[in-house]
Amino acid sequence: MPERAQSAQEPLHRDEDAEGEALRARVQQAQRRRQGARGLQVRRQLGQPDQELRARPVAHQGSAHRRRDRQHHGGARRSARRIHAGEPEAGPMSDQEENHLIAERRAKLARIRERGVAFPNDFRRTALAGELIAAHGERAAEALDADPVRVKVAGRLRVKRVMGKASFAKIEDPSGQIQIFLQREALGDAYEDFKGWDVGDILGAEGVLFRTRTGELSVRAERIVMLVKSLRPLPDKWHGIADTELRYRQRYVDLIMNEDSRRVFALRSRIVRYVRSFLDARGFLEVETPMLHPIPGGAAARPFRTHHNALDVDMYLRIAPELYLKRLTVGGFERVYEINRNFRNEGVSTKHNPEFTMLELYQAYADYRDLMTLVEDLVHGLADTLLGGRTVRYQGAEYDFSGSFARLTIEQIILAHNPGLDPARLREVAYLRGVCDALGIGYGAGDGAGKLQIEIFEKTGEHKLLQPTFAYAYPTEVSPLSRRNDRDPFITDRFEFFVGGREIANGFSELNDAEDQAQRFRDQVARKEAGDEEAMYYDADYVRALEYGMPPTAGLGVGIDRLVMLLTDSPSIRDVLLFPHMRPEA
RNA sequence: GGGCCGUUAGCUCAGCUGGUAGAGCAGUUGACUCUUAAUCAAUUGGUCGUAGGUUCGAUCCCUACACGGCCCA
Repeated sequence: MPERAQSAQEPLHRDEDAEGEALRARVQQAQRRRQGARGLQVRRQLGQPDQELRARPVAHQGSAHRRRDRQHHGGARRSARRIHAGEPEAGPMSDQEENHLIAERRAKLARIRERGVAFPNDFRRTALAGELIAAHGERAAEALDADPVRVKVAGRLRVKRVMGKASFAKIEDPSGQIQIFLQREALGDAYEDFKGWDVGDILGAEGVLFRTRTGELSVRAERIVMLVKSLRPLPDKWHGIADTELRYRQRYVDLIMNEDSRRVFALRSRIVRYVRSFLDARGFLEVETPMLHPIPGGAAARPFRTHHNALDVDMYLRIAPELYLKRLTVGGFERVYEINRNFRNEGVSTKHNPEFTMLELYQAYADYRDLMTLVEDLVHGLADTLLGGRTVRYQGAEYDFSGSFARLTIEQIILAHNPGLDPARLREVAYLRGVCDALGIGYGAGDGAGKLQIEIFEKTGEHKLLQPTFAYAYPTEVSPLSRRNDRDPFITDRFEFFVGGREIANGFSELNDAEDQAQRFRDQVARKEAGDEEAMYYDADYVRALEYGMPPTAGLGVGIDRLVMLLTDSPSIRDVLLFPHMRPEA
């Protein structure tokens, strides 16, 4: 189907592939621009016990809460004062009225109101700017004049240059910008109105395409309409919005100003869509499981707590969907996945947001090695489809995603990065404690060899796993939901996938021995009673489900935000979340 | 939790050794019928993050706090 004919009628539903082509080119351009940007080491928060996510000391949490509480009280007092003063809640805030720029625009809006409908919704555009440029941008001026193309375009005013009786403007819509040429002669009184309009207003223009003397494709306006008066001035047109805090708090301004930012979120959407189509094609069923859990499970993390009033029971926002998804495999849904939010009541950083998006999938009659292959296929497909190649540039580094990825055991990685260690003593607690002491790693009295190994791995090896790598054979001690290895009970059939020293995915053959699972829950409860706030609860119904028999199954968790960071060359998780968590404004 | 840095006009930023603040853009007024960060002339706009302290005097020095950034845990 001729894509332009279609898009002229449905301007908002454009052809995916054409968009993808352009997107890919621009992403590559952006990546080149960012070459040399500072690299970062990022730690990961995913799935099973991630030792980096140890709870901070209670004292820290307490003081943080106290600080927030004080602030809340302050805020409550302020807003109470406003209400008691009798100001309507919809009324302008005082700082707005004190700003003469906003006052000026309010006065303009008031004049528009006096003259009729101030916010009309009957202007219908017939074309998008970018499509007009694509379709007519190369045509000669004479050809355009000989065969006039009449268009109606609409968008936000981004550039305004008034030169007496003629003016140039640029409006922007989701596809790009197009120039409008306005003349007093053609527009009459409307031209005088236009001279008072502001950058940021949303307007419509109808006219004929032509080429200016400098050759720029433009619309010669025969009619212009103010559609929305913008009351707040946009940031500096040249420098844009540089304040990162403002970019996150007022994402709408960021999206108006920064094409790069729009591109990241468009690409995020395409990544998620690709993941869905990839799994759908393999016979996976997408499901939705509860976000409100009576018992938080499936990961080692501190949960958010809430309360169900009618039932008068405490509930938790989920920290992982794992145990519910595995109940479904018991029920016979042998391939299921869910892409949804998890919540963890922990710190906020460039790598952590309290709510984040995770893909979890479960595949019966498969093991962790099948999932490593699945990850390779998925990542290959994402790179090929969305980046146009298997070289991923991230913060100045290049990662090679072609072929299959390295597979190394945890012990191999430890030995590779700690050449002095004795391979024969890697499972001796006393020996490992000595290693930890030498490396400045703290440990608890109850930490076994597995826990100590992981601490050493995370301190010395993890951040060096730059090229795509599967680290596997995780100790059983730190993998309470993973299936024990048949030949070596010290380890489980579990892997994590790293790129750039960051954990992207975590997968394992599932523990489907109900009695083993019950014992591991009991161990977790013991740890919790000993003060480990991240230790898991005993989930009796989950054990009961396993007692009915869960088929041999493998499961995988993929941190979508981290995957998007990698594929969009974004240094902070806040760059890939439309509305990242922020402290309340002061 | 710790360290370092930042917070000045709507935006981007200057502001020296402490003497009550400036530029560009935006806005306003005027000129201008092919501009490209349009140009030219004039001009409005500030509780210098908040609260204390030192000082005759604080944007500047000190303390605490708030928010943000980077690094470390």
